[in-house]
Amino acid sequence: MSVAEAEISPSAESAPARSRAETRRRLVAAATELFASEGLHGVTSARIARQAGVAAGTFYLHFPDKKALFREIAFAALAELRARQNRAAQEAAKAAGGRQAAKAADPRQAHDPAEELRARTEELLRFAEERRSLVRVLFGREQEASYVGEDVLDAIVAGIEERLRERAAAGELPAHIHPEATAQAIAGMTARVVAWWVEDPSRAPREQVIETILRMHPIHGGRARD
Amino acid sequence: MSVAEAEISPSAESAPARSRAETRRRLVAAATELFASEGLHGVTSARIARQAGVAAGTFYLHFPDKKALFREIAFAALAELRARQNRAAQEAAKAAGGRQAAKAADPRQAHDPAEELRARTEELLRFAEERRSLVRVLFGREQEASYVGEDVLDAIVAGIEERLRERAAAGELPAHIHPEATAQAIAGMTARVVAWWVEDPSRAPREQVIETILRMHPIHGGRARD
Amino acid sequence: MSVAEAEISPSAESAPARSRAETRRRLVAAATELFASEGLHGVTSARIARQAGVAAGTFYLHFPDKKALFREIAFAALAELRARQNRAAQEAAKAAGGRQAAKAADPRQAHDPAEELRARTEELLRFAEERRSLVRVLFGREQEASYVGEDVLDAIVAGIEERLRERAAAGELPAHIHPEATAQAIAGMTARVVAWWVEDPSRAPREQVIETILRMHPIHGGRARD
Amino acid sequence: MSVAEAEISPSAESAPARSRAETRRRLVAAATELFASEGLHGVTSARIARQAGVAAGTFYLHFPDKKALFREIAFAALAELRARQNRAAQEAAKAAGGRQAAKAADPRQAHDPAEELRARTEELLRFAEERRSLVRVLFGREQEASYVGEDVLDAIVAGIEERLRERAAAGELPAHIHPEATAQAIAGMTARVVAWWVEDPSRAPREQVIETILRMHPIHGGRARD
DNA sequence: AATGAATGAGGGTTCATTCAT
DNA sequence: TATGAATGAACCCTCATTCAT
Repeated sequence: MSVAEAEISPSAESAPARSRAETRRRLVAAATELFASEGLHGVTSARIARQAGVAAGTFYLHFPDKKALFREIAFAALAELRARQNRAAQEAAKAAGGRQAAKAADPRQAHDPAEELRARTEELLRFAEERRSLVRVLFGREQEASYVGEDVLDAIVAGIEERLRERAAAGELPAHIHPEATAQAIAGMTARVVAWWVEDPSRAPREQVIETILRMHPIHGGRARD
Repeated sequence: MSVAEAEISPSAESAPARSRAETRRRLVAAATELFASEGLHGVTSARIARQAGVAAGTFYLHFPDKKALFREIAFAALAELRARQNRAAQEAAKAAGGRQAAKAADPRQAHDPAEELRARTEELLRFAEERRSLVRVLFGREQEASYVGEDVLDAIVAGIEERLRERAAAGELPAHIHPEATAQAIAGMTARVVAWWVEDPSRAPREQVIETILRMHPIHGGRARD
Repeated sequence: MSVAEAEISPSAESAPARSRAETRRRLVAAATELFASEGLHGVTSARIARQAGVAAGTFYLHFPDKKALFREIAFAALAELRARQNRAAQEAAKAAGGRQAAKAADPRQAHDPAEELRARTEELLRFAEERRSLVRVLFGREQEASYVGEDVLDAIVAGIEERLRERAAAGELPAHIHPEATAQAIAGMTARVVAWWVEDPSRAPREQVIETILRMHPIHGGRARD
Repeated sequence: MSVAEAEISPSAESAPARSRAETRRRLVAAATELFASEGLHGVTSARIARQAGVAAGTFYLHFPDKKALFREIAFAALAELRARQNRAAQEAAKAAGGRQAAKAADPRQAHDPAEELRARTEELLRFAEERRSLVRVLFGREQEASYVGEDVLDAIVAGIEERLRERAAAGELPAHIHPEATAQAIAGMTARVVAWWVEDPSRAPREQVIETILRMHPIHGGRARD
């Protein structure tokens, strides 16, 4: 490595480590594309390796098997999505807080669930646009993550259910709602719509997709009609 | 087949024909159970044959391949479900018509979309209870029907979309609704909730599952809140 | 199958069964030759199949894996060897009994351990001559049966030990002998000599090999010198 | 290697050389343990390297391949065993010579084959106790040395045969003995008993193992009974 | 129409060995 | 000299599908 390069990236890993990380990245990238378009079963580890420009055996230097890579991609995607949604929700709260501050001093009121939900949903759609392949792996029709022991949607459901319970506890939802069933319903609805839209975003304007989701969502739908 | 054998069982439906239909039925039954519990990929054609009590080769006398059998089971299930839902909807309309008839003579008014939707949803849940394996094939997490070229959910979506458009044309829905996106959302929601519930019906009382679906559904949810 | 054929072999298996058995036999025969000359590790299941004139996958219709076939061959060989040795021992006893009968009426005396041992050893060498490949699998230098979970020699040792204990109980062996260690010694000695001789029987006349074994064997060696 | 580094450790044996020898030693030690417990085939070169605390590629800077290392370990063990046995034999001869000297002046008589054999066998068992792993590599059930082109036991046989011929020439053995076959028998017997005992030395007291070997051995057994 | 043995392409995975750093 | 990532041939095994009986 030249001095110039070293200066450019002073935090660079050692040369072999960089190479290893690079290979891993290539494998992940190749696998993401392939999984997105052909699903877990439609893809062989050898093909991922070839697509990544490495030998078949190299795959197994980086991942114990195909499922593990799938799982890794899916859960990394989920983590990224969540982080973005949380950030978006916080920013929405901040913005609303600013507005609210003018009307009322109570910071509790600053938190509007419907606003948060809208922010989250908008971020989801942005994520879907920017990371089409990732979203197809997450929500793809095959939803093959379930073959992988853990279902990505299960994780999503858990998050939704938690927020539902918070709202319910805050009295912001009809008491007779069944949180688990409702969380399943929301997850299924959202995944399907997003998967459908991502397949061809010209099918509907993004804003309409957002409205479709929000209208059916108990939190937003409920508030909107109140 | 020798004449002698044919003479032994001189039923109207000739013996071989009966036997053939019976073999087919056994294969379908065996495959339904296996697909429901282990999915398309988790089951081999040989295992289906063994479970059905026939030889491995016999499978291919009845179905071109494993996917074709899966498809057949899935779409037959869908057809049965639809027939039951349509019948339930008609009966609900008749019952309502009887009541209405006392108040108003206009038979058009007899048709209440929310009533129909409830009847359809109730029938779906009954079907799920009675035909667990079939429903798991239809809505199972793997949703492997998509491997099969046609997606069962796509067919469901089409049906939902059609009814949505009818409602929209009748002015019974907000004009700005996006029928296709909404149909996807409804299908995704319903499939996921039913799959979740069927996995273990003690997870929620049937009535609550129905309410969960109805509350989010644009037709019912809309009316209910009006 | 024609009537004529049926008459010729009335106990014949059904046609497919016969074919299956024949395939199995070919696989066993091919594997025996290959294992004998190249050992368990030196041979692949595909090569066995090719040598047997069948497709690679056919192997697995008949044996769960390569080791299982090896085990089967080894233990079948051992069973055959034992049967032959037992028969030889009985015949020797009968012959001796005839002679003894002239001298003494006591049939107990008819049993001479040294005679029996000689008969067994002679039969072992005959078996080795006739079934060279089998013996090389049994006693071959690789002695790979141990990879297979059970050691053929362990089984042999067990048999030897049992006979040693009988002799010891009958007071025909020095009391201070250690049956298990001695059985190991006998097995190791015999296996090695036979493996060596079978590799090239011109290395020593069969009679000398027998004498070598007998001379060292506690039963024969001991008695012979008394 | 820069001059600077060489200057840092200016020992007689240059630093890299010392390091190299040490690396080699570590590899040999790691391999001995692993081969002893899991056999040649049960161990990968990468695992040996890891166990030795070096990189996978380093293995091949020291040995052409895995078999070569196995061979080296086995034949080094054999050399050590032989040296110890020879020393033990000489010391036994000296001790006996001292006693004999009192009775007879003839130093030839000082050499008692049975005494020598006992001394050798005792030393073998001591070696087995002290160097269990080595002995398991030498005599282990798999006797994988044969995969390595040369059989360790063949080398042992050669030594035994040579001594047998000396005894035979000295008229100390029955003339009709077959030296090669007998050497094979002794080697097979000894290897098996020692391998069995070393696996779990509580199986028999060492003295009994020695007696088992000696009793069957033509030299000792023969003399003992004369 | 049914049988079931056979096929063989292909998948996942391992590992001895190489080689750029 | 040591490193360790990469290679790729080879292996074991599965299973959808065929076909002679």
